Amino acid sequence: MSTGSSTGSGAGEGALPRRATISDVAREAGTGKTSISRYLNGELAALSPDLRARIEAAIQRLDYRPNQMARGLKRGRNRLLGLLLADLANPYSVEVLQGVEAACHALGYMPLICHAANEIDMERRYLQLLTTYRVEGVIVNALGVPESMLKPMASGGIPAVLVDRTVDGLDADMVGLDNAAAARLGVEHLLEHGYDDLVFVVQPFEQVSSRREREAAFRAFAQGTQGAQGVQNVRATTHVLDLHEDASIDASLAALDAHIADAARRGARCALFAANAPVALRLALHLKACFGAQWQQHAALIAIDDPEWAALAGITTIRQPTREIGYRAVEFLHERIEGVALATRAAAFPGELIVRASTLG
Amino acid sequence: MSTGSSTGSGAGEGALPRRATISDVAREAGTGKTSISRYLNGELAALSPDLRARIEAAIQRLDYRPNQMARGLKRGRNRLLGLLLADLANPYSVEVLQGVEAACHALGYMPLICHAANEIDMERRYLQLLTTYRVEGVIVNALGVPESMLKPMASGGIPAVLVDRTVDGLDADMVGLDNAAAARLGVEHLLEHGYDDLVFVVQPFEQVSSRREREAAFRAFAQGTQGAQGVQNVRATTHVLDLHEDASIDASLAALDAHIADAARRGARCALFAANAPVALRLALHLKACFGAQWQQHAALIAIDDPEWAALAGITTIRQPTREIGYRAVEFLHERIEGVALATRAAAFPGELIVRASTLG
DNA sequence: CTGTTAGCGCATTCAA
DNA sequence: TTGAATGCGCTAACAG
Repeated sequence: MSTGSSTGSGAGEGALPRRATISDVAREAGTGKTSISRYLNGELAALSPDLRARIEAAIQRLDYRPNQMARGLKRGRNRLLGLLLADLANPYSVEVLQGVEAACHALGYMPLICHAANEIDMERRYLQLLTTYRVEGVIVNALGVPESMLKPMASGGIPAVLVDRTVDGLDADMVGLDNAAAARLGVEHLLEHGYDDLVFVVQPFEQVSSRREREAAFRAFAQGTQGAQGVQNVRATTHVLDLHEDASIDASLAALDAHIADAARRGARCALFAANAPVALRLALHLKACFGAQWQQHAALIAIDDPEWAALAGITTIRQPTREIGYRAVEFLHERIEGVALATRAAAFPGELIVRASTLG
Repeated sequence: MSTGSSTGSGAGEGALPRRATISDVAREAGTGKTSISRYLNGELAALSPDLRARIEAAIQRLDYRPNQMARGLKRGRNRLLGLLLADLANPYSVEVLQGVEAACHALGYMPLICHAANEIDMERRYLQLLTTYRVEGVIVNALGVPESMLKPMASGGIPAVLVDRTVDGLDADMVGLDNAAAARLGVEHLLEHGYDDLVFVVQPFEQVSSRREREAAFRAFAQGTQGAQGVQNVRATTHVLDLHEDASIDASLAALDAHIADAARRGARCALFAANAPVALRLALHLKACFGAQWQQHAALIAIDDPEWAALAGITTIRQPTREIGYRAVEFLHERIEGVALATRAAAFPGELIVRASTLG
């Protein structure tokens, strides 16, 4: 809009494109760099009131900001934490991120957020980059193979904590959902409501520990409860849906349709159990395409994760305490950075069942 | 799970917690630091094949990674770009972020992502922090007042580009949606489909340029089209909904309900026009609470932004080319960093109308 | 082609 | 209480 000229407020020096350094401040205050440094680091006890005032004034006048890079270089710690996220489009990641930010905030770290966008190359590249920026620790929600992270991090002595999923060869601190309990929560809810044909829908899960655990727990509980709950002959099957593979996705959905149709024919009550939000969304979209706006009447749906739109679509979910997960991850990391060398720990948070219309058919 | 001991692969030195430096590499390769530096910076022409090989070997052996901090300190540029996002829970932000990442990737920058989480203090703090880390430029999707950013950035000579919203006193490059055209697209669609009572629902918009522009355009087009399109007597009103103010939100929604009820009584066809996705979600949730699953039959809804769940809920939207917006922002910034000192520019991208059930009632 | 020298901005000995 | 000197890891003049 405006193309006018406007220069800063306060002490306008024009716009010299060079920030003041500690030396500038020292000169301006008529003292040595050491005192400035002391002031910056809060060693106020060792400064005469007069000098201190002069320093404050000088800093103000020059709008001085200490260079974190130089600082980090000298002290060997730069207060940077790497946060590697597999997929920011997944609300889960964003929520974990919020917890991480809160904790970083409280503990004096700056999170360096890296988004792998489901690309394994990205993941590897970012891990290298983080090494290069000498982050003091990394929080990893990985997609990839072990070697991709073992090498750069462990070999550099950079502590890591895993979120939601473990990495094969590596034993590091780990924090996430109590998958077994969550799966059980879902299964029990479905059984209580009379569903007897349960289909667990999950992305390819061999590589991702949380998916593996959820699937295993789903099967264990669905089959182990045979005859209990007053429900006889419960069917429990697992369906793989690869969201990033356009080729296979249609076939997989078609198979699912067949399953649903068959259940209807048999008079069975079929319920879909989505392993996470992205799967749930894909399923809901598909069901809507098949059955129209009233799809809820044709197939029940429950999901782990509780994205905002779940309430709108009326989908029963198992919510994860995502903020806490992120927060705890930073706490773990912080302890390791501070040198506490305990055995590797794991924190598994419980999920919370939120009942909505999609399982009350 | 496992608490076993596992040490790295390759050349296992145990786990000395100190990374190799350029000096280490020089010693290992039996040469001076300069040659290493040259190798790192791709000045391969100035290295004998022999030396070059020795360097490569040494780097390999030590698993050496140049320290970006030290590098940046020396050269005065660290390849860091600040990205300040008002709200990552808004899918818009995530999508812009993806564009930013892609561009950073291509241009050799590392984005330093900061999330203000709708808190104005956060915004200010992060802006200071970015200054402190000496980022070479910032991309800002701001919520705050002008002074909060004018001071740290402009005074530090750090170029900035604004996304989606301008900042009052500041004239910087700017990229976002063509708000006027987008609003027009929506209004025309509604009029074509016979809606004659249009309500624009928007968060408090005095402070945010994009909201202001959308609202203004909405009014201009809705009223300017009087009598055209075969529609007579179109009503166009604006409704403010403060999503972050629990106190006022209920009252605002109640007023909206009254408006809708009144329209029904008059036999008018009422349509809600949400200024962005968060507003749309809130509206949809409310309508669902009021009218049940069949809310679509009671009130039409259209929104700017096209989040994933819009398809599921069947909501007509105007999609922004978010990736492009993010990408272009980085390009603008890059040019400024490279010293091109043109007049400030603005890029306004067109939106795309996506018709769904919510406006076909 | 290669190595030596001198800082980048800062924190930290060590003296004064 | 204060300041001068040293070096973090790296790049950029300069010489050889």
